[in-house]
Amino acid sequence: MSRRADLLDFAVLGLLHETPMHGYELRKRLNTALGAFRALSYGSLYPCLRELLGKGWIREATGAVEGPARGSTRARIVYELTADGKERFQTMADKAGPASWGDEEFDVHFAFFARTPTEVRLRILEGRRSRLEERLAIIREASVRNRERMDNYTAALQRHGEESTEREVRWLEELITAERKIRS
Amino acid sequence: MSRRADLLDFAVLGLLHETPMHGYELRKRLNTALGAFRALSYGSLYPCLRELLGKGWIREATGAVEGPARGSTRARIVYELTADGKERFQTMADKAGPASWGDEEFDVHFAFFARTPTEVRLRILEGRRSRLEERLAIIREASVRNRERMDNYTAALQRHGEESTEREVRWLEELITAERKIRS
DNA sequence: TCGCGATGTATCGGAACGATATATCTGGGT
DNA sequence: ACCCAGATATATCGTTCCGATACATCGCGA
Repeated sequence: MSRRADLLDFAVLGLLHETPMHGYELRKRLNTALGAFRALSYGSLYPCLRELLGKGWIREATGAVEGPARGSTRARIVYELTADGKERFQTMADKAGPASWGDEEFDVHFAFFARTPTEVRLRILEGRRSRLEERLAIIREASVRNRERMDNYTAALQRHGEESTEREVRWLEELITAERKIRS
Repeated sequence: MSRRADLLDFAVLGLLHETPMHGYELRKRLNTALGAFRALSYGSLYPCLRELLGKGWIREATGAVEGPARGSTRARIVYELTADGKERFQTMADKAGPASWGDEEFDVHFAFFARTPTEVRLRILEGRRSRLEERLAIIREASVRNRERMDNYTAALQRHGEESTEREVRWLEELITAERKIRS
């Protein structure tokens, strides 16, 4: 199962949950709104849309929708979520496992937290946190191990990475606290 | 020209500049020391080593080197930089252009700043900064554009990305200041 | 002495993406 | 009134890239 493609599926379904959209705009949203997919290309998006169509999770919106400009010729295909698509999205949103703790996966899941149950939100936030703490341990161990043969710049890069990760962890901790408050 | 592979070439040459190493350890260093290549696989590394061998930039170190453990059977191939390899590395280190301003490219270049002339360092730092500022502009424009239809979580994710980028810019500014002082 | 996790080299098929082609619409300059 | 550059929009394909996996040895604790 192609992990990256699954994530893209999830992201597209999530965006279409808000409002119907055509490919070009989907790409723009994917490139900005979500942290992952900073450089998603059409070479991935259009095949994905076709696949989602084939599975019946999205359909071409027939009338009414109207983008900002409507000309004469056929073009501009607006997609909308089907009932099956909504169900599929929810299934994915409700699932929290190690796979949701990667850099890109976490961002996408987080972006759709508004449609995710509190318990699942908590598990994902905590899983992500421990993933980052593992990374931190590796970074620290490596920087001790190679302390001597490291020049100032390499050290600075390492330290900077370490600090960014630490800040990320603190951010997560705030979110976890807030989430616990909600639950209670 | 395969951009990613070129970057890997550069990184490998740079690491071998410090000390001879075998593939397994190279991978470990690539995964930790540099920010990029967090998940580099052997499927990329070994072909790269073969290519570098073919171009005469690295060679198999014959005697003496000895890793921590030395058994009996042939295995464990230690690579070292050739004179041509050193030259090639320096050519790459001395070059600063838009290609050096990407996320991964910047990290690798930065890691080898100790072997990079001050003028080039400055150009790379400044180029990277303006790249991040462009990204910031895009993020901000998008978050204004989609202000209404954005829930709290999506907004938080966006804001968090914005803040990280801003911090990155500030970090670069410190480095640029320091670099200017050195130059004077 | 058994076995398991770390060390180490190597390959391949399928996934992903950059580059690119095509066409229309729109706004601003002259 | 006209033009054209750039945004909007869909679509594909060859090349690059990497995850999964195979294989073998080593060091070490139970």
